[in-house]
Amino acid sequence: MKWYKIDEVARETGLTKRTLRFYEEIGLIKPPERSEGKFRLYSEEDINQIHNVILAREVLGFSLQELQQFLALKETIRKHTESKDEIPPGQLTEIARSLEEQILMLEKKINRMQSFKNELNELLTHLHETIPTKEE
Amino acid sequence: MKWYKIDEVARETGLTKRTLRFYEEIGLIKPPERSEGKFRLYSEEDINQIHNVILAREVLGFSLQELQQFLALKETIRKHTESKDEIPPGQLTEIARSLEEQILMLEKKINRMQSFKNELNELLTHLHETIPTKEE
DNA sequence: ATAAACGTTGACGTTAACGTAAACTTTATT
DNA sequence: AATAAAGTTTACGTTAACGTCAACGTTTAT
Repeated sequence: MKWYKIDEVARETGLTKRTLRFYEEIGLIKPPERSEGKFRLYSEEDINQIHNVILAREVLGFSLQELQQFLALKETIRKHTESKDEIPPGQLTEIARSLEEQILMLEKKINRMQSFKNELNELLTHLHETIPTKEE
Repeated sequence: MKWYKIDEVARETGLTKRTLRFYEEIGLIKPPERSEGKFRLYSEEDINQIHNVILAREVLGFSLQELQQFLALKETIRKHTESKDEIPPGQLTEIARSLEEQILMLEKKINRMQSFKNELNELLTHLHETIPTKEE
């Protein structure tokens, strides 16, 4: 198994070393292994998880706190569907409801962005009409 | 013409009075009229502009600085298309390019959100399959 | 084995985007 | 006319999300 030190991970993910430590500190990413001394050693899976966090952060536009909640939700579901974890059906429906809520939120955002984009496109069209063409 | 004081505008827009003054201070919204004393008096158009700012902020997820740039761009275009302002064609194409860039950015974001949403939907489907139905 | 390079943990600094409180003025109400 | 209610500016406070620096320990390279 190959291990990566923090600087490699930083360059790979585009985060800074500080941010990696910070995200670990607030529980956004799980603490990686350590060398005999104290060096952080990240596995490929760790790095994948970090990429997921980054993706979710960029896409959702949440605060890190909200992001934590969301990732915790996903983790719960992942563990459950891998049957590593049994969840009482009452909580399960609650979790499903939570997830549906997030999806609806996303859909709303997407729709708003789409209509905003459409407006901008109209603006652009009008603008192009006012630009004189090269042919005379 | 009807004028609105800051508190009404705050309740109407959902911003706080502080935020209204702050946005004015940093030039995100234009300074409204004033009463003979010093009270801010907003017109309906002012309020509309504020709503636009809020929409752009929510949809674009920009910092207020970036938002300023963007709104300035839109203003330039608006003034131009209303022919209140003549712009040399060189700058015009530059402006158009800027706008196209923003649109592409939006499109990218939308696509990412869409595929993220799709993932969540799959997750939800799998989750529902593990929930026992009411019939036995 | 010793220096250079890299890592670690504090801890204080910074920036954006407001919140909050004070001291004062203007408008509305009785 | 006087008091309350709402507004004004000024200025300091706060929170999130890191940046930066110091003092020190660990690996790697020579």
